Amino acid sequence: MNLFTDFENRIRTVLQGLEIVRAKADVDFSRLSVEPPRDQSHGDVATNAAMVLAKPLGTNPRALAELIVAALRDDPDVVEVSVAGPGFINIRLAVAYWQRLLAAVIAEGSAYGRSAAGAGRAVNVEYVSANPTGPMHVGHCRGAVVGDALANLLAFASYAVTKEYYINDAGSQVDVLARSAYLRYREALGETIGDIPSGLYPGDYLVPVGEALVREFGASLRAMPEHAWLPLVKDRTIDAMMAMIREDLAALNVHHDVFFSERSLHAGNGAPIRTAINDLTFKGHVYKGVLPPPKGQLPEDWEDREQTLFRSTEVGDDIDRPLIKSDGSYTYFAADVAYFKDKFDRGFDEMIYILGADHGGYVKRLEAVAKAVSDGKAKLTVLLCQLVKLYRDGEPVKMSKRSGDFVTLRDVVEEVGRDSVRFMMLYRKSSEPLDFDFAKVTEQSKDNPVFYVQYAHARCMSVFRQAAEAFPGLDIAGLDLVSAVAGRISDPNELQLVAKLAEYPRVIEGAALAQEPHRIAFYLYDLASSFHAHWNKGKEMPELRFVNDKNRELSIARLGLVHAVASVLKSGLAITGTAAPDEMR
RNA sequence: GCACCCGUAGCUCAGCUGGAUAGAGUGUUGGAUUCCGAUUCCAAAGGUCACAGGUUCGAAUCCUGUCGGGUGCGCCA
Repeated sequence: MNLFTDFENRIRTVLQGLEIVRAKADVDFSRLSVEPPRDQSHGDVATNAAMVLAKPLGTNPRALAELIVAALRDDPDVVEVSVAGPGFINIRLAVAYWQRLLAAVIAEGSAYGRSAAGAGRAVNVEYVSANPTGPMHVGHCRGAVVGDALANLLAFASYAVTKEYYINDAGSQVDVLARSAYLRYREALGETIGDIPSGLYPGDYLVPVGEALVREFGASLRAMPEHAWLPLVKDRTIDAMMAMIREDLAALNVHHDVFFSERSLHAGNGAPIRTAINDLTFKGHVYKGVLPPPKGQLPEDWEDREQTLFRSTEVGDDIDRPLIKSDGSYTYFAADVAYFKDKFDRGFDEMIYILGADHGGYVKRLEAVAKAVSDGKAKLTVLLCQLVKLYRDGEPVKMSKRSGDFVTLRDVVEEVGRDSVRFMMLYRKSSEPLDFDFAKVTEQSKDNPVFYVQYAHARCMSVFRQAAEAFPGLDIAGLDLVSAVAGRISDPNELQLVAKLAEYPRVIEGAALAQEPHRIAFYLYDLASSFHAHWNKGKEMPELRFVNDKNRELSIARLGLVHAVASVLKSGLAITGTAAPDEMR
């Protein structure tokens, strides 16, 4: 049950009953909206109907509003309705309506808040896609969490979501990786390798890979030339790196459905890439030519070279992009074209890419690919996540990749916990830079939003424990909370909490359509805040406390309210991918 | 030089794709408090939404320009 869509329907019905509307053939209701009023003193729901429709109906907002108001007065769920400001219609709802809504929240359980907005459309969310050359570091963290939470959110809004990881396992950097592992292999055979030469990966996470190579091949690789051992070592090393990355992701509670290998696009002499380029060529998007040098300062070693180019400027890009290098091999971008085509051929209506802010320059060419490959049929959106700055007690944490002195994702998760990392990564719009302070995130106080929200859930559970003590023999699990609520939840303070619960479906839908999972985190904080506030009122007004051992019926009804709050908290926390603990002692 | 992201209270940030008198938290100030599990509660002060134009019933939100901060800019992946 969604309060706002419910009333939108009622208002549409009212409008369609008006003579002034009937007189017109078809009236556009698309801009009509029903929303919570900015100020609670205005009412419970507000609509802009009169302002939006006055002009098309050839009347003025106030006059139209009066017609709508007159009709709404007949609605038994409406106790007060008025026109305000330039033509807003403010509605105050009957207590019985709130009670029905609360009962619906309880009855719908974990399905409450679900939206049909996605209508089963197939969406591919690609995120993380870190290079398989080492463990994941904190930089990957934000994209991982944002992508994962967005996938959860879209699934809750009825999209058919596939969570995907693109493995960059082709190209020269994985060759470098293989050579680095080969060095560790020689080390494992007992050779002294000394310092790792610059240009190779120095991390000791490759040591066990070297040892495993010895177990599998003995000394046999030593006798081979590089072109013979390289593919063997590369395969094993990439597999080992991906196993490590999957473990890192699992520690963050991130699980992909599909791991797509870039190498598979190069298989069969690059058949998939060739097909994709042929496809574009057929559509007239490809030509051979020379790119102009970049404006500004000219690179020292600039040379004009003829390449096979994608005419992306015709589909919105700033400059045409090379597909085939001057030496005849495919560019990374060519593989990306083939990858997009693969996704499109798999039937996705929409592809979402979660990228770091440093890939901002890549957005336009990806959008160009989408337009050209799908003839504008598939939607592609890129979400750029800004950087995360790490702090320890207010001091920035210095990281240098050169010395291998960077904080891994695993380090962070182990130090502050998966829930805290996830929630904090979502407690900021992804287009804003984020400060992540170890001290704050581990703090158990109201200053820490993770704790604040989880604590609200734990507190709800605590109410049930108290009820069990206050009423020995009460069958908590077997309570009929849906019917207990009717007629008993009526205090304005309680209804305010119900009103907050009523916003949940609207928040879900808005966040899903805007692809902004952070809104869920903020809503949860807001809901937790309302709950804590209500709890605190019980200090001065004991009659508001949930458990009242003098009034069993009322207590049970209030358990219904508490249950509903807990249920929504749990639902929202599940979208963020964090736990809803029963206690936090 | 060009493109993209950002600029909102002293600080950290929301602002529901154009709605009403722009909101939280923190900090400041002034009160309350033998408390159902958090060093708690209430209240006040605090704003030219970077700046200047434009679009309309209405703009923090959309368009143009300027200023300031960040990121990226052939055959690397």
